[in-house]
Amino acid sequence: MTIRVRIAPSPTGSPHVGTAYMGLFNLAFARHHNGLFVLRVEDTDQGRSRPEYESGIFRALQWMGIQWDEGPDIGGPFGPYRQSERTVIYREHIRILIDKGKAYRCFCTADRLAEMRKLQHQNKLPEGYDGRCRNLSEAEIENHLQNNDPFVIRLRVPDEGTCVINDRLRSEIRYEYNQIDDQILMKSDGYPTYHLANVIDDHLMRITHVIRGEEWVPSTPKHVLLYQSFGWEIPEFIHLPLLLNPDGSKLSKRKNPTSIDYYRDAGFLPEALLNYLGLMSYSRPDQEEKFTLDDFVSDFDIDRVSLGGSIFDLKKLRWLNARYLRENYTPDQLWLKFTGWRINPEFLSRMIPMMQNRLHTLGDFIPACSFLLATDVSYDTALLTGHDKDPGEIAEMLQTVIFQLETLTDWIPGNLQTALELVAAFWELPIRDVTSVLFVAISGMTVAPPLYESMALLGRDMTRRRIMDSIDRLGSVGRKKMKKLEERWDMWNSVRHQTNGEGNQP
RNA sequence: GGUCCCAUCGUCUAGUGGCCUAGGACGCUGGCCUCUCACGCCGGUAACACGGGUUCGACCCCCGUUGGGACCGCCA
Repeated sequence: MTIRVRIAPSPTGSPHVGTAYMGLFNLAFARHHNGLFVLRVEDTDQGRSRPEYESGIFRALQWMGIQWDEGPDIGGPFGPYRQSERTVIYREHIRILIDKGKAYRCFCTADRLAEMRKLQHQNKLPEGYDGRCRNLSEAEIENHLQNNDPFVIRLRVPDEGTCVINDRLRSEIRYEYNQIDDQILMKSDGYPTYHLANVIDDHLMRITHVIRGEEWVPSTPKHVLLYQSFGWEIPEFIHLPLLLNPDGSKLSKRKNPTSIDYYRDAGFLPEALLNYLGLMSYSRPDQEEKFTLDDFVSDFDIDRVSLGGSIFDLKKLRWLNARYLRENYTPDQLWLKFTGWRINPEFLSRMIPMMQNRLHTLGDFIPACSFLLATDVSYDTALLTGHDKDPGEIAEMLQTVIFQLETLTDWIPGNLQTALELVAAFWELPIRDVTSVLFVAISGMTVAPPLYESMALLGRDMTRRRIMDSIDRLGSVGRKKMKKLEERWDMWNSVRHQTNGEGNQP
């Protein structure tokens, strides 16, 4: 039987290094065993999925040299490979589950569920669905259906018994069914949840090995139950350890740059990044630390992965990248790398209009806008606060800039301006007080080319990183303060939306 | 809080009962090379979380403790 593996990214944001990490290990496993590697897009979250995120993920993975054998863009024998195009399949299958009594309709409202959770939390009871709609009579169901009451479909998890998961790297993992929630399989919008779609697709796409992050272990019993309910063969599960922040928590963009685009824009080479990922929780038999994808594949052995999570260490990545830079390229070849990056007519010509009026000589150009071509920017932290401002307050202000920037779909100067105006309004400050800080955070200088254009050109992930860096310089925003700030921010925004009506988002 | 996973230098890791007075790499650091810097070379720093077993013998096996993490959404 051909080995078939897959990665299943969700197009809800910037391309994540974790996706590339899983991609690398899946790809290596497939290639090493002469198998096939599938890319499937899990876009069942109608609210958050966007086509531009999907193409961004494709581009980023390809940039890194992670190439799939079947996927939405190239097709394959088991398509479509985009879950939003498979809704009919899910509906057919959920029907089977309901007929078998393995799943049931639940008419509980989101409000009731929230209330229920709150109570459970207060009374320190285990949280989970209380099963109110588990045993509705035919008549009751009929009645709800007649009324067009919205409903979801839940998995009927047995009241007793043990689920044994065979994980290749961890031997047997056991879960008692009585502590597993009746998972929602189909949302009220008719779309499947991850759990349902994932199991159906993995089966239909003939996936033999599910290689995914450790974060999925707790939901695996639900998946096992689904396979059993359908009467399907269960694939082999291989849960890989997670990529971690320096503090040991799961890698997150709040604490570390996680976007592949950041690493590209910061000037890392794709092969170095890929190589570095291959060092995470893994070591080659010969202990060699620098290797090509082909090397990696040729002696790849999934049983060599170690189980502790790995902290993503920028310092070591930089060292590896430096080795590639000096060992793998002649000066001429390196020049090609520069032009493929940002030192090319296309990028530079976009810098010229914003500089023209500010030049006394041609030689003023590069020094004035070198921050657009720099990995990092260095400056005196005091420039962020001026003479009299409180570092904590400035940090919070910058944090709200990040909140607002997050909501932008199009990274263009006009939207950036609106975003900063909004932040200024929130703090009841003149826009100037916001932009003056941003100038420093972004360029490292108090005198710089136009801010919005600069941010647009720098790019979303580089901009984010620079702002995060400036917050860190100011001493960061503590957990409690962060939570409070978020609440205040959300509150202010919801009020704003009520007064302005919907659709005024920049 | 409940369930589950994990545990070797600050970080990435080697190690599958004797080869370990624990090896390599990043970082940090002393020196050499040198017009500066970088590269390169030589050296240093620093770890088996703890307590019980099992065994002639435990970093390696078992149990417990501690610590860390993940998950507990009509997100994936």
